[in-house]
Amino acid sequence: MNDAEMDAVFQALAHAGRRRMLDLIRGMPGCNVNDVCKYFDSSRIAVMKHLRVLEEADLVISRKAGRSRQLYFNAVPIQLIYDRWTTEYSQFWASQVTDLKFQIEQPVNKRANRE
Amino acid sequence: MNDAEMDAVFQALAHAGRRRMLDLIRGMPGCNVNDVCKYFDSSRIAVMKHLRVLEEADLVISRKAGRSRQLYFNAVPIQLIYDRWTTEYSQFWASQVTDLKFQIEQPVNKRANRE
DNA sequence: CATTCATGTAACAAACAGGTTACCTATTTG
DNA sequence: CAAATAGGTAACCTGTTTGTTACATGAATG
Repeated sequence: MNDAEMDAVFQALAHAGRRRMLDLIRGMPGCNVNDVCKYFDSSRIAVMKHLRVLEEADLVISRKAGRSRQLYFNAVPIQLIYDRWTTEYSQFWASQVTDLKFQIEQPVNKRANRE
Repeated sequence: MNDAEMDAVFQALAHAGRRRMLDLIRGMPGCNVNDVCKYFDSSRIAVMKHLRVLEEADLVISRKAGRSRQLYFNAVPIQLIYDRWTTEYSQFWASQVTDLKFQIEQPVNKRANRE
């Protein structure tokens, strides 16, 4: 997964409404745009734009079925990010490292810094 | 972690340059702004703005040391997201579910859909 | 103490995000 | 077929992002 694709996935996830849409679509695979719209106050067009963002990030896959569009959640991009980050940043996910104390409690104190 | 905080973390990660800055800071904890700038073509101000985004997402912590600012990577937000998503979306991370075949190869076929 | 160094602020510009309304297209279905 | 239904496009508006240059501040240092 290259930078642009990763950008797209994180960007897509950087919106609570879109994350909720992912929830919904995962929970009712094959649902259509209007089904999703029922759960949101904003206009259908706004929802469609969000769905497009999710689809361009490959987090949602859709297939036309008559006049309707069936929506499916796709976990692959999230898995790819997980795989990459667990190898490249393996400490990120190791719980002892995430304890803030291990991160910052002993500052580097490069030169002077007397207080 | 609430929606807004999660938004901030994903938004911060949705930029290849910022992800690279995280790499750098994780690799040289306690480095300062100029150290980071050396690795980027854009202006120092641009880098500073990115660092601010990372800091507001709590992915970077900084402490003033004289005229310099020491930067530290903080994995806590990523861990929190991981924890939440592994419980809330546990299938996301289970490898067999991420195989696209399991997701979409047998469409729902709600009503007619003859081809 | 004057200068350099590291950082920070202000003001601006271009591009993008996220939303709207109005209108159009295609498919069911009575 | 007429009308309702599901979806899609176009144009527009507003606020945010992402970058710039110019200037200011505060700490080290010769």
